[in-house]
Amino acid sequence: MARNRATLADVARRAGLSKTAASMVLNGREGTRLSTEAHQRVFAAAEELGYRPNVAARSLRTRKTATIAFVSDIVATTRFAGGLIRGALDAARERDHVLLIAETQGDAAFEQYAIEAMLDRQVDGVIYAAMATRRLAVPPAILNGPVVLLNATSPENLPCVLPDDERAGRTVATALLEKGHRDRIALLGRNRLKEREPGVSLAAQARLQGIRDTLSAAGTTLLAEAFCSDWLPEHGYAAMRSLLGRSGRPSAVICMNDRLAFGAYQALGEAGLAVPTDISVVSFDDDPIATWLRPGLATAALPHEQMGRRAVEILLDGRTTEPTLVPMPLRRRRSIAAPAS
Amino acid sequence: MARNRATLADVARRAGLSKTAASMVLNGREGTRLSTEAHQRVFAAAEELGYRPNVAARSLRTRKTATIAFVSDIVATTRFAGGLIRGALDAARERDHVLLIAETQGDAAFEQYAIEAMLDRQVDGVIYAAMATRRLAVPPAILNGPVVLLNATSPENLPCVLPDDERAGRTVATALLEKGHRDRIALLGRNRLKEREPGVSLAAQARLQGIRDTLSAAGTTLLAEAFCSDWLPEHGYAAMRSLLGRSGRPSAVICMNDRLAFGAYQALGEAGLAVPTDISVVSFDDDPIATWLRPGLATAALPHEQMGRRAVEILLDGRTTEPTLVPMPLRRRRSIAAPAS
DNA sequence: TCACGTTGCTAAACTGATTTAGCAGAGCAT
DNA sequence: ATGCTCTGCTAAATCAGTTTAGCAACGTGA
Repeated sequence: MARNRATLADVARRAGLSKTAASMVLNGREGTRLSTEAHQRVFAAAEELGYRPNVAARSLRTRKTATIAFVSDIVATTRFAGGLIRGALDAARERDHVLLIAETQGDAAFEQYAIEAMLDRQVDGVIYAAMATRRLAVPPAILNGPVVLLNATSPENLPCVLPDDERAGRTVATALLEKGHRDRIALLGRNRLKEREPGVSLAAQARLQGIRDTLSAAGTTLLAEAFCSDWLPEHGYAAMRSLLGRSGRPSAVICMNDRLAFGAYQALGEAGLAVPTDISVVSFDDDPIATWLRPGLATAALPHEQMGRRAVEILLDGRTTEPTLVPMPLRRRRSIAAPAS
Repeated sequence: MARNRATLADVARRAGLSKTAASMVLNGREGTRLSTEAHQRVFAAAEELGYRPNVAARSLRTRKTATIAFVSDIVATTRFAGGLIRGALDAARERDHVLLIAETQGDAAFEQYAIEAMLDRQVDGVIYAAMATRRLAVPPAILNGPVVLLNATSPENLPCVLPDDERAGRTVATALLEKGHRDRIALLGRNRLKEREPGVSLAAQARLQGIRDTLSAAGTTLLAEAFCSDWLPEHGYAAMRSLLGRSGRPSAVICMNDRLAFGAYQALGEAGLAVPTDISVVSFDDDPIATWLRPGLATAALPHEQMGRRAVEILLDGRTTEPTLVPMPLRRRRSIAAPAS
């Protein structure tokens, strides 16, 4: 790969100047007293030779590689991850950086290996990302340099980027209140483990909090709360069936994520109930299926691209110790309407 | 990042030997006549200092970085992409390599930039991936070194890795024939553009071919073929409705991908038809929704991880010019059954 | 006229590894 | 004693850049 590349020495020779001069000109150094003519000759030579600096050689001296490590637990390969990487990639490109990616697969040995592999390559910083928003333990090896946690927090109080789940809870509840729902709002997807263990999830607790605060500020409470052992469609399906089995059918259901909502749609369809005329549904995440469902599912979007972008910005531009909360905008789709009765 | 790292010189000093000796021992060079004792001293020193070689320095000399560029059009951020990256990452790790990733976003300027950024970092090879299986033009800059196309072919006959869509077509059709379907099999998702333009898709043509060959070998043909302007759920929904509107309802439908199948499920649900008792459905891709649908959707899986893995293997281990076709295994789920009548 | 500052540039050191060429000493045969 | 090979090791070059230190020529004021 990359044979026959012109070197700085080639450029200097062609320009009839020293390597020093060529280096300074090409790096746009201020305060060198090189003549305008020297500048022109160097630029011309570089152009003619198609000169591109060798990053390895440069970084050997400068200890900067313009490379960021993006290490994730298993985020890199899930449907939710795309946006994180895309946002990070975009922001990195704007700053002339590239991304080295690695996955730990939740395995300590892999993690150790991955991090060493990145550090060996002299990355300028590390973005440590989690698939589920949660609290985690950061491997000590990366604490020597700049780190930003993405979709995670840690006991060390490192700079981190998180979705604003609590506000999303408020947004979602408010959307229902605005349509006239009040005392017949049910919640689907309570889960003790996710709510109590920050190491498992931070979203569950925050979303619940936001929802409850908003309803209680409006002088009401949840009509019913269905528990789910996980947040997959099958659990949403079962939970929705159980909600429908109780007396007092809700006018609206808040699902803790879109996959649950998908399951809920299935149960509603089987029960012959129409969304949103019989029952409104609103949710969190903005998974691609949210647009595929009929009617489209209103949902508070996880701002993955924004988050990935912010992580790079914080890493390269500015240190912030307070957590950065990225808003989760509500995607208004046809699944919410005024209650029937 | 990576301050205070011990260098080879530190190791050599501590072992009381020269850098040359230390380098040779640590690289396990054969034929050096260094004593067993020298070996032990070097290993001990390296261990004690936590020595890790500086890849930039090494690659400056050896022109190998143990780094692979993974450049995609927009594959890195889609739901389908995860597996490609995961497989590549896995295979790379097994060979002590890491992945630099970049996205061209289908933009020639971005592509140029991304490729130069990778080449500047002296990558050992490039994997050039496409989101949709298709034929594409490879940017000349990467032709100087090893390249493998992933999910794509090119006029230059470069080594490439593709899913075996034609065989998948046969697999899918055979699955229906085996259940007893024969003269009432419909196809949903014909699309002239995808079938005719290799630059748009290679899958459509290949899948169609496999299906037709199999049915014709069984002495039958497709009962009906519904065209779709794209392969999204809404198109599947509309196409399924139009199929049901015709006289002679099919006993089974083959959908060109899972998103179409999802739309088809929606239309069937609305029409009060049950899968698979009234109508069997089978499809391609094995998108996550295939498991979420009720009943689960039988589908020929795009072997993303395998493909990513193979791409790295071919890049690093062996040159093959013939396209590598990776089988698409049928995920048997409850959406296919014997026809009702 | 000469010290001094400015201008325009360069030689050489340096980064951390690999690799080539070769040296010193021991053992052995002649 | 001399020449030879073998053993065990090292000095120095090299990769492609950046950076430090400083040189030569020229103008200027005293």
